[in-house]
Amino acid sequence: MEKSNAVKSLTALAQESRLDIFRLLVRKGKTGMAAGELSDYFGLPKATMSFHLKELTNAGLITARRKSRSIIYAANYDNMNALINFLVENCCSDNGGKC
Amino acid sequence: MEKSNAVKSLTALAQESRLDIFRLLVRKGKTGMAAGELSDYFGLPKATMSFHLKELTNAGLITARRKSRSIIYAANYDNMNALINFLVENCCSDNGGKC
DNA sequence: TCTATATTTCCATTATAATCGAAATGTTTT
DNA sequence: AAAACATTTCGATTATAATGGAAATATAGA
Repeated sequence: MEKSNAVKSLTALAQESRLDIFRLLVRKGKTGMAAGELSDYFGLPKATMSFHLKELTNAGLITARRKSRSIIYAANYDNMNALINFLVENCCSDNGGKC
Repeated sequence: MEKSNAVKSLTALAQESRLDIFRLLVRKGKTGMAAGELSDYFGLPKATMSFHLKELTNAGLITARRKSRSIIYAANYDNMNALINFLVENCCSDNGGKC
């Protein structure tokens, strides 16, 4: 993962509502949830939810797919893992690998 | 890890200089690096570096210890791992554990 | 095609964060 | 106790992000 992408992802997660949304989608698996469902679930206005979903999508942390009238959002596990690997990369390598 | 702590940690990491600093300290292991060394290494003014180190410290991502005249900063691996676990907690549990 | 439904964009308002020179604080050495 | 060194705090400036109602866009079903 590139650094600019990592900063974008971390910025997306560094906000209480978006962290809640992401963690719920992480639990939900590939089934995901519709934008309106998420809006109802968290009691957030649709415009606010849409803004947050866009931030998470632009960061690559979640994906969007249309299903009939709804748009279903789901966690992007590959990018989530890439972000985590970026954070711990070369852990303690300058200390002889001893952590 | 509590959610408010997670948001604080992610906010701390969601900034290019601080992400660089943290990742360097992750590589350095418990030996760590002095504030002034970090300031020289990244070419940042001492006041700016101090501000960023405080943010990372308040978030619990790094620790500070005095060694003679210098203050040595080092990654807090326990809290780093706690943050990662918080992000992936109950992954896919609402989808029968299938990711 | 017309209506209902789902989501997004627009935009104005409000709130929060980053930057860094200069001054202040704390520590060691002579 | 004074000088030298290391880091932090102060404070003014500049930049970026969150919020949500109303209007716009897009799809589905009668």
